[in-house]
Amino acid sequence: MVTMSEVARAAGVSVMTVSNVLNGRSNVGADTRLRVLEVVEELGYEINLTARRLRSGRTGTIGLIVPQFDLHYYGELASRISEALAPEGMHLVVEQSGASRERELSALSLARLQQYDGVLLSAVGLDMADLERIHPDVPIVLLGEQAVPDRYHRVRMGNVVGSRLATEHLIRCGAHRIAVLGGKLSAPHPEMATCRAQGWSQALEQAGLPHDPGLVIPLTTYSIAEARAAVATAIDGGLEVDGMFAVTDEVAIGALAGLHDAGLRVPDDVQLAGFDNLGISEHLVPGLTTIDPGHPVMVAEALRLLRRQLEDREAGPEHVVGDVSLIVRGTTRARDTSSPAPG
Amino acid sequence: MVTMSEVARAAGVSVMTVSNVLNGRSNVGADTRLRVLEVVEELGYEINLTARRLRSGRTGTIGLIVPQFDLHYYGELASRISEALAPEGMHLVVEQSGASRERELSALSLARLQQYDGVLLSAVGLDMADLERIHPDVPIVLLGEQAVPDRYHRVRMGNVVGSRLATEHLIRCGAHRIAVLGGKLSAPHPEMATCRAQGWSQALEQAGLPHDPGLVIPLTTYSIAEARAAVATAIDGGLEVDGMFAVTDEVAIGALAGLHDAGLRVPDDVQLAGFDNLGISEHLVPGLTTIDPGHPVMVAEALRLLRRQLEDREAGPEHVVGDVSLIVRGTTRARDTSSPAPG
DNA sequence: TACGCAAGATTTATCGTTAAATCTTCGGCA
DNA sequence: TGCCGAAGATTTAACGATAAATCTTGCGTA
Repeated sequence: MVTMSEVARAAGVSVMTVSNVLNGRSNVGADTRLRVLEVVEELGYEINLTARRLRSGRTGTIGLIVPQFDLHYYGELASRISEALAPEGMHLVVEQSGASRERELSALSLARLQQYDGVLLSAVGLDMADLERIHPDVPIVLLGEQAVPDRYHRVRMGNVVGSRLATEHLIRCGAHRIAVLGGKLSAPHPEMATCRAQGWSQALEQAGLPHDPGLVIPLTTYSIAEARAAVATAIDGGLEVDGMFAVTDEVAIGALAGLHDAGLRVPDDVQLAGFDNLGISEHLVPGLTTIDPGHPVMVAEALRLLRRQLEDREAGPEHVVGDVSLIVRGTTRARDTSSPAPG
Repeated sequence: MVTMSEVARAAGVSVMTVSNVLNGRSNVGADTRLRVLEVVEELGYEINLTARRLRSGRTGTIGLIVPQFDLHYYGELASRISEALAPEGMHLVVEQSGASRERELSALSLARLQQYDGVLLSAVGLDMADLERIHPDVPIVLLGEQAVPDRYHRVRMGNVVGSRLATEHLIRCGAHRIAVLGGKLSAPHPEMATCRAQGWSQALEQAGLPHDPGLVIPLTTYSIAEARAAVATAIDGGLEVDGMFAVTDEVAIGALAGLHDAGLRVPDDVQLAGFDNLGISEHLVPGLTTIDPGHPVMVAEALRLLRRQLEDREAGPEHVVGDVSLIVRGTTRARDTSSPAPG
């Protein structure tokens, strides 16, 4: 492997001059710079990022830690972030934590964090106490809904508002008994499932509709397969609904299949709404009515918070909540085109 | 940040002894080992992976480079590989190349490759000449279908066989005019789209059915949205078919939507088969008939090839082709339950 | 003439770890 | 008694880069 000192020797200059050239520093003469660049080209030299990092601390790499690569939401998130970083010359590497507390902790170990200039963490397994204990010396931005200590920078969606919007829409479209798929009524700390169930229950309450625990279909992995089975089981078990709010689009896809399994038609027998507005949701048959969480804005905000910390390690923590909007498609009946949509 | 020498000082031993303890080397006394571990715990010391890598060359990290995080195939691939590596104590980081030649080249730069002990590359933008030019000093396994120089280790699917299986099944189920969505009849070098179109045309030819260029619906990004639009446009333009082989499940999802847009029912008017057996394919309505490429085996093989290179840098290149199998679901008519399926 | 200063280049000292060689002990055995 | 070898620990010298300080010129100006 070619090193900087070999380049230096071949160009007849010092190692430091090569370093100066490659880092675009101004204290090099034009002819020297040219000669160094020629030699670099000729020998096929490339910088050793490991050595640079050890000495300078900078890596040009941002880490993104997600629970599962194969949940579509995270794939889309990773893709968006990667594209947003590319023009800045930084690049993104993504790790999967498997949604387990141990592996999230391991991903957050100093050893692993050191590898990055900054980290975006989409945590689901860690609790408040874990996060309280950790004092990373790398800029971190948390993405997601779980409760976190104040000192963390954080971006999250308007979960309660969005869920209420979705549920209100189901109600306006004529649904009276609306289940929440993947909802959770209580938990030690707020998380995605509780926030979204909260919006659901607010909407029902306001409309004077029932929101009894029997309407909550709990999930644990939020996979399509789990959601499908849970819906089919619930219907088989006698659950009667004419509307369903799925806490994510991923589980809404499972719900579509599960309702079909149970012989129910969407939207004729049961209307359905999701949350996340995945890329695929538009292309389901029928198209999925859902909540758009404003992905581009959330990504931009997350990166802004990260950059702010990179520039100023003492930057005070910010807490950003994204704007949500309702996207109406075929899984709900177009009953209320006359009345203006709120939000 | 706590360093090894601080631990050493606090424990009253040399830095090397701390290193020996942490790396489980046997030349440390039991009591010394215990004392060092206590101090490590007490100070919250964690190893600096950057320094270790610089000195020893080992990182414990495998890199996976994929074109797009948000194509479901790659999300599933990344997830499987990550899970397969976890028990070995290695971990996976994933990078997105954006399917562009430049960014694939940049991801393959020495500088970036050095960061990993080994790399799995799912390349689509690079051509034979690019790969010929590159001489990485890190073990690499190529995943995918493009032509590659012999010296690379490589795992790919049984594209031609699988596509023929899928098309034959469409024929057995009564389809006579079968389009190939995302197919490509010729290209400078073999790639996914040409291999899969080849299986399609073989099946048609053998059955004495037409496989004229008019039945080829080309795609460039292989996204759901592109596929949907292409199908709708083709049908609007007068294409009449009773069967469609989509080169990936992802584009099959788009086809389902596009056919629906055009007022055609699946499988009643047009039967549809895909390729990849994505997790979601089973849960579409109707379920997608597709080719299963044996993901677990492919992942295991890819990692075996990587390990082989890690253990022996001179290991001769291997070229593994996965076994495929037909998965019959609702997008094809169950016409031929009597006749045994081949393969 | 002499001084100061900027530009261009080099020297020195690390960053935190590990490979390899070296140094102590001390028990066993001739 | 004296020598050998194993076990346990230390010393030395890097890995490849960069920050900071230092060293040359050469030119403008007093």
